[in-house]
Amino acid sequence: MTASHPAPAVVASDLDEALALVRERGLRVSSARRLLLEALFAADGPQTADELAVGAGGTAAADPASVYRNLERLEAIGLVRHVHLGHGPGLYALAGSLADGYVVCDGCGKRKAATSEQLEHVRSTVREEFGYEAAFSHFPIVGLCPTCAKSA
Amino acid sequence: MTASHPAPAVVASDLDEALALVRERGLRVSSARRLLLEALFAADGPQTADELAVGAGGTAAADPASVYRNLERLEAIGLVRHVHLGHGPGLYALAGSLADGYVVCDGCGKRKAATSEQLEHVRSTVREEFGYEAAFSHFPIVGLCPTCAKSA
DNA sequence: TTTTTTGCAAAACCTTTGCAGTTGG
DNA sequence: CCAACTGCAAAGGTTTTGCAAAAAA
Repeated sequence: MTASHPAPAVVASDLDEALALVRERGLRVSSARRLLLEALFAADGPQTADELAVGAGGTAAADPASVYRNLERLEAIGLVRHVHLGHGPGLYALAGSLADGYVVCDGCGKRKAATSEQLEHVRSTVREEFGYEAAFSHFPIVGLCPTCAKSA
Repeated sequence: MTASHPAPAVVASDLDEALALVRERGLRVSSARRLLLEALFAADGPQTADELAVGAGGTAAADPASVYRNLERLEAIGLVRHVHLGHGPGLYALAGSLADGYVVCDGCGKRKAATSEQLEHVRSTVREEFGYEAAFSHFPIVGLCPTCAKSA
């Protein structure tokens, strides 16, 4: 899994829309899948597979294996994306709710979602310097926040 | 291990200098440590712990546990750094030999070391937009290379 | 001798895979 | 009914930890 850029993002504004999309792509609406999507809609920010397995209510919603398989399938149809904001497990979210990019402080761990406008400037600089179309949605911009930069 | 920005980089231009530094910091020069440093000096680009455990010659140089412990200690004194250039194991290198940053194509996986001058511009844009002192030495800049961008 | 470091073994952690049974359409 | 999907169990790959033996200073 060295290189696999994401499927085009698909935005579903509510559960029903998401389920319709699932069906439209030939996938079935199983209870595990529905619970996973509910957890994703309920989530505030990207979650680990483990957190999503527990679900919105406190009780285990599905087996981890199914959660991973479903996240993979939903990611393949563009409904879900995952990010790596540091060491530790990947974080999953609905593609439509995921920020365009993240900035993480290497000192205190604080993370912030970036706006598209902010990223636009960075992307354009990267384009000039490297000719690459940069995306900070999968790996964040890592650096020191103003506070931590002062201490260093 | 959510946030731990690297120790100030220390540059050792050869093995003896590195060993002197190890002693200076109160660490001992054990055979496992020496072999690890030899492997690091012999390496062309960042290596996995596994590759370093095998060492420059083909025969196992040290136990994986010792390799990880030593990488951690050498990283703590600034001699070694590690990067994550995608999914998969971390990659380790002498701090002095590690590029200031990397650019990785999300389409074809191609990776390139960036020059400090190139990064300077990106960093400065990040500074303006976010106030952060960005470092692309731990996580790369991910994007699509010109070729892959055309296909997309 | 004293403290660090090692190798081995075991476990932790995140994720994937195989399989037989269940379920959605 | 049939393909898709599930849970369980087991394994995979990377990294960490405990501990008694070995080695550096």
